[in-house]
Amino acid sequence: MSSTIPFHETLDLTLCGNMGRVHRLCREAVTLAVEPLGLTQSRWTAMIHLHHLPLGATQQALATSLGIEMPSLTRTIKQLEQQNLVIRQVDEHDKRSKKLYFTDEGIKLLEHLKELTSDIKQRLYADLSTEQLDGMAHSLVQMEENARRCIASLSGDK
Amino acid sequence: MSSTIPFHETLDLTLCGNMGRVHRLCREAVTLAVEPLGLTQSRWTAMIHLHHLPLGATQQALATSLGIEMPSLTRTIKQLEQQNLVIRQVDEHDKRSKKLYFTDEGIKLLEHLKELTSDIKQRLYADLSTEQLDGMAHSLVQMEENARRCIASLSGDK
DNA sequence: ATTATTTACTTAGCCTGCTAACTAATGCTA
DNA sequence: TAGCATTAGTTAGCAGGCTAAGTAAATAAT
Repeated sequence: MSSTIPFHETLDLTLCGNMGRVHRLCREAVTLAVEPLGLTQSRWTAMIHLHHLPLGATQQALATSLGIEMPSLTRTIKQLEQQNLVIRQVDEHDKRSKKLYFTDEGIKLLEHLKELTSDIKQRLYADLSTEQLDGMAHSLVQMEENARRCIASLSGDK
Repeated sequence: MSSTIPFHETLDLTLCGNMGRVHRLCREAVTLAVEPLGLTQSRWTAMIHLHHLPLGATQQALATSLGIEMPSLTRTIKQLEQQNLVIRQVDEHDKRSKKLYFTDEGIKLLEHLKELTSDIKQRLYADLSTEQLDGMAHSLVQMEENARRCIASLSGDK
């Protein structure tokens, strides 16, 4: 079985493309599952990550948790605020930053969100052992480190 | 070591987000490495995949190889054609489809491309064993199948 | 043989990542 | 204290996925 995908092929950058495709498919599956809530991919992702952070997290903290840049998050937060799911509140101790809080409506939606995603999570990881998932998680961490090193050395910040 | 990332966390859809991030970082690294050629990510990816297909592959065949939809590819092909790297030629046996060929210039660029990517491939996969990479490739295949099944059942095409 | 369905491709436009360039607040340094 | 560098957030606009809808050619069905 492990010879059906030869090593040299993963070396030819197709592994990278596969990750992108699987990522798109997984997030589409989840987005379909939570469709009744009227959330796009970036919005449900932000809701879940914010839920995992301590109360009153800043946008910067959320962006770091999501692994995206600030401008990408700014747009999503604005949409969530317009949907009345979160609010932005200037931090009195550091007036540059804004703390994020769920509205009551946001908290309610989050409950729905958790219900609707619990099924799909099982199904996305079906037939994958704990070892496989752990292995994948660790390989991803290693690859991320490798990629960041490459980018750093190639973009002149030596 | 394998307990630093708890299983329940990978189950909370962060694994999915991690794939997306690693994918973006890897392709950025490669794009930086091939910068002298003036190619964006979608363009060098298409060049490499087309190179792996039999001569005169159709756009549909290339889209399937890339794992993207036709409209996404159409844009990229148009750009490659404008850069005079590939040409589109209507198939006389099936006038709906167009066959793709490299121009002489395209073939020359492809050689450069292969040179420039050989280094970075090693570095992206550094410190990852053959077993890890194979394991990852197989996990991805499984997850892709799972995701497609989810999408099919959720979007009404039973 | 005519009509209906499928297929390859295109166009238009959405979603969400990104960088570059800006403002305002903070913190460091001379 | 004045001035400079850094940091949080924003805006503008690009890149590359996507779906929806349209055209033309090929195939299936009646």
